[in-house]
Amino acid sequence: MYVSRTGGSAVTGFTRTGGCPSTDDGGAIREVLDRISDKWSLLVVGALRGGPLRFGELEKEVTGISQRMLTLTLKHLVEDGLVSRTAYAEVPPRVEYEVTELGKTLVPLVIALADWAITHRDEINANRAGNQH
Amino acid sequence: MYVSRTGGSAVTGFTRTGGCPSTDDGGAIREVLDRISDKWSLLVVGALRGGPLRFGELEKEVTGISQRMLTLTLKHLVEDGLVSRTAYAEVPPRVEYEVTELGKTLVPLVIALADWAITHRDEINANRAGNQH
DNA sequence: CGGTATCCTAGAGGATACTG
DNA sequence: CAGTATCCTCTAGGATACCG
Repeated sequence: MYVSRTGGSAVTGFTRTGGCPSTDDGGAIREVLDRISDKWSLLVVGALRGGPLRFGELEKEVTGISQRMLTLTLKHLVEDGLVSRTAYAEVPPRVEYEVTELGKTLVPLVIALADWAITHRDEINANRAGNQH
Repeated sequence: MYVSRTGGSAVTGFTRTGGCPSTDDGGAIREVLDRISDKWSLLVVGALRGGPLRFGELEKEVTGISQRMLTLTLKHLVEDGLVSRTAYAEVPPRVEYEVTELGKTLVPLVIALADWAITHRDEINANRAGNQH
């Protein structure tokens, strides 16, 4: 899956462009966005893009996340079926997290967003600095 | 701009894939994400993808948003340079909001996200319903 | 019409301590 | 190591009322 360049989107969920109802009100976007646009979910999914990671590895990868938030975020992602959890019966315990097939469909978007953030970060910061009165 | 399909991203900001430091710590993503991943920003940008809209039109387009939140969200988007504000000296007053050139670079991603949300909404909801104990 | 100005509350999320 | 369990703070965001 890749992003259409500006013009060719089939369904957007937004209620415009010729009044096309698109089978769906914009509620779907809000619904999914509410799950994904928290402080950490996208970062965690992004961290898992290269393959499975252990809890501790994720903690280092996702800089600044607290143990509690990592636990909660992972729990939600697992519930939503975006990430799978595999616990190995060893001592010390080992638990690996990995994006599911569904999760993999989101990864390119996360990467695109990350690229966008890095590319335009300076410009945004400059605007911020300039526009504040 | 379009999203690379799974493999070809130049910079991601995530600190992996051969330990490539990517000129930048992951802080950029968090920084930009913190601005954009609030409850309404992406919805507002998405609503503006088809051209300029007035305040009142946005209020209808972005279902569920309060007047206060629309005001604040627009103010932030304008500050960041993603959206421009044009006030016409008429009575009754007319104010139009429009995505800037910078904002336009974000629009495809918002559309992609919206498409993803709509496409996978049911699957996510099914997982949610199934995984809760 | 397009906003401000206040007030108020739920819950996101941090810090710390403890556990199988 | 990979989590729970508590406690506590802070602020995003809703409701309501008013204004140029």
